[in-house]
Amino acid sequence: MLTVLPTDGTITATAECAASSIAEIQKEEQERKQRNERLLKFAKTFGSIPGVEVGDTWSSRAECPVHRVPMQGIHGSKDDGCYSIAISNLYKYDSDFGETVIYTGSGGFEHYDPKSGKRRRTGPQVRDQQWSDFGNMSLYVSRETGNPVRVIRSWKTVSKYAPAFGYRYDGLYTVKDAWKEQTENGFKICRYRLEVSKASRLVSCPMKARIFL
Amino acid sequence: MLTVLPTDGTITATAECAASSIAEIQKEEQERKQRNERLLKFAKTFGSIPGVEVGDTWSSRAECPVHRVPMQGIHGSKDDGCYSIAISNLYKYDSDFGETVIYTGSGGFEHYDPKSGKRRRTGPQVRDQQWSDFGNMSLYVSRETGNPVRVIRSWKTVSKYAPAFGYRYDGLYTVKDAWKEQTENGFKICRYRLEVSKASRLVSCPMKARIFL
DNA sequence: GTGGGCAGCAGAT
DNA sequence: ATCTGCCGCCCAC
Repeated sequence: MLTVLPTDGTITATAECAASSIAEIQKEEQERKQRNERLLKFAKTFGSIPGVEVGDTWSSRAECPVHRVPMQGIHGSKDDGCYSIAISNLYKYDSDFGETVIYTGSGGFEHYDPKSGKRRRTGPQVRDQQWSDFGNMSLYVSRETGNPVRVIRSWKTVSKYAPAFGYRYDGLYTVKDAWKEQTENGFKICRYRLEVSKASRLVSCPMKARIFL
Repeated sequence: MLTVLPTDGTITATAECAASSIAEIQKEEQERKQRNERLLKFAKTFGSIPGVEVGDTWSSRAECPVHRVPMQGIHGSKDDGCYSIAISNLYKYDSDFGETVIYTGSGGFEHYDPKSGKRRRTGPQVRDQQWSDFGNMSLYVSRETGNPVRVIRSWKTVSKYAPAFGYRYDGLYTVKDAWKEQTENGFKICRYRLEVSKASRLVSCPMKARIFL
């Protein structure tokens, strides 16, 4: 009674799904869309996210409202700067001192194996990293503006400040320095020194986010 | 006063972050981990997810609790069968009749361009699809077991049953048929016919999920 | 609108 | 522990 089963792929609405409820559904869908656009706008702002505290942890990147890009380490735009970064264990040039982090830019590594044509988890560096890469540029801009950068740490981080599980919001950091450096293989990488911001340290007990458990 | 700023990378907990609160944090982290494991177990069950209704829509795949894989179309295991699928617009062999769906297996398409070494959104078929692919196998097994498969439709679906926005849970379907077919390019693909299950149609108003808005 | 690059994720071995 | 494939997502042009 809910539907007339279509034989030709056509769906015929019945009494229960009359015009009024269709309008309702359209309205709901519209509201969801607007709500989403508001949330997305939040993701593209600097500083803390309302309702999220330093130390909050989620089981996957997808659930984490602090760093709203699915696979990238850097979320930012080359014009406005960097909103957030994820510290994980892809780039061996990272150094994690807790309140100070040396972070590596993106690009220049060969993720695709030309022989097999497959994507690799990690690969050799084959090009210089460039400031023109929008991720690298966004952190460079943040050094100029001084805007805070949200930092999450992955459980995969090779450092004693890594969470035991999931992805943890570790508060706001500031990009203090940005430079290029030549690695032992002769290619250049972008590097950044970030330091936890005073503002972030004054909120609740930031150490709970950084103590090795 | 919250921490002693480390010069050697060592964090020293101070009075505010004493042993008792560290134990608390460990406990919290443990609880989060257990909660997550429960949720993951939920994702690997057949049938509807508690609290999710047919027609519910989310703005991104990541937020959708019904299909808990980030990029794959099929979530399943080759032993237990398929938990859920996503209908989108990657495979041109899909046919969407609303209550009946012809779905294509995965694999066999060349997503990597050997010339540029880059990943492509879509590519030519270069191999037969195989039942041994765990995604394809899982749907094959579901045809045997008759277990329900959760279906979400993407806004990218090329069909009048696509949602106007986001990813929509369209209820439970059953795999009625599974076969291999040769495409015009000479390679074989796995195909499946899924039909909406009676059980799903009796819950709320399933039509609201399938009416073209 | 189109395309490139990517600090994920689950299942399998 | 490691590997592979993948019906995404964002930002830039």
